[in-house]
Amino acid sequence: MTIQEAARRSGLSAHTLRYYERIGLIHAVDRNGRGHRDYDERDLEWLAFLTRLRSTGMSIADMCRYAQLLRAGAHTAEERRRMLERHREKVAARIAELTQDLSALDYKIKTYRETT
Amino acid sequence: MTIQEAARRSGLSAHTLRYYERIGLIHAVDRNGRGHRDYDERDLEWLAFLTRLRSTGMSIADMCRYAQLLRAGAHTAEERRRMLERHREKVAARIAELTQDLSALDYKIKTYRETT
DNA sequence: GTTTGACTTCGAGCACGCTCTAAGGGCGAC
DNA sequence: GTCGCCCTTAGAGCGTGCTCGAAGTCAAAC
Repeated sequence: MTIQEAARRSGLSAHTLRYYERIGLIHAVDRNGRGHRDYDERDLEWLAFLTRLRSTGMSIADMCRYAQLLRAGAHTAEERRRMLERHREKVAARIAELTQDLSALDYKIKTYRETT
Repeated sequence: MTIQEAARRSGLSAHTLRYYERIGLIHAVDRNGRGHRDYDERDLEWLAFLTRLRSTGMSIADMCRYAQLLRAGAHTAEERRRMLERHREKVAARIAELTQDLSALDYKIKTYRETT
């Protein structure tokens, strides 16, 4: 599929897709006869995974590291798993922090409701 | 108290405290005889509140807007409350999103555990 | 055959939120 | 008095993650 189609389906812009490829976050996507990028379903799955890592706050640098390990082969599976586990803990901690902040916010809003 | 002490107690750097003052996020802090900033407890409370807004992802621009409203007086209380309520919804949505991402991550980690 | 439009690469530019530097002032310790 | 240190202001610089622009290619539409 074309870069526009991949952009539409991944929710990323075509600019961003090219950028991700440039920095090695996605492998060199197949090119068709014209030299245009030709994405397939597996590319989209990988993009969806990346998007989830991004949305949970993983840095581009760490995602690149993960992508490198993946390309390096099966012997890096354990290190990848450890990366994900460490990241998982960060996400859990972030949720806990936000949950605390949310109740502080609720408290503050309540005082506004009472005084106005 | 000195800027260093305020930095230590707020968890922000002295650079950041000056920056916040410059952009109007905190009012012009009192100066002592030497022209040095002299923070008081209310300044610290305000910084703690700002820090909480920041940590929940409110932009500096929105925090400035809130600070402006606060300085404008009691008649802006309702608008401030509405700002906080809108922000509250964003935070709640973010927690929901992260919670979903967390289980996706857990699922991925589980597949790693099973295949290695 | 030329216009349109989507694609290519590569590098510059931008928004955000700091973070640091330069240049200078003032005070205490020696 | 001079060294050291912390403060001041104003403005430049930086890291991150895009986002955009320039210059050029190619194929289909008219």
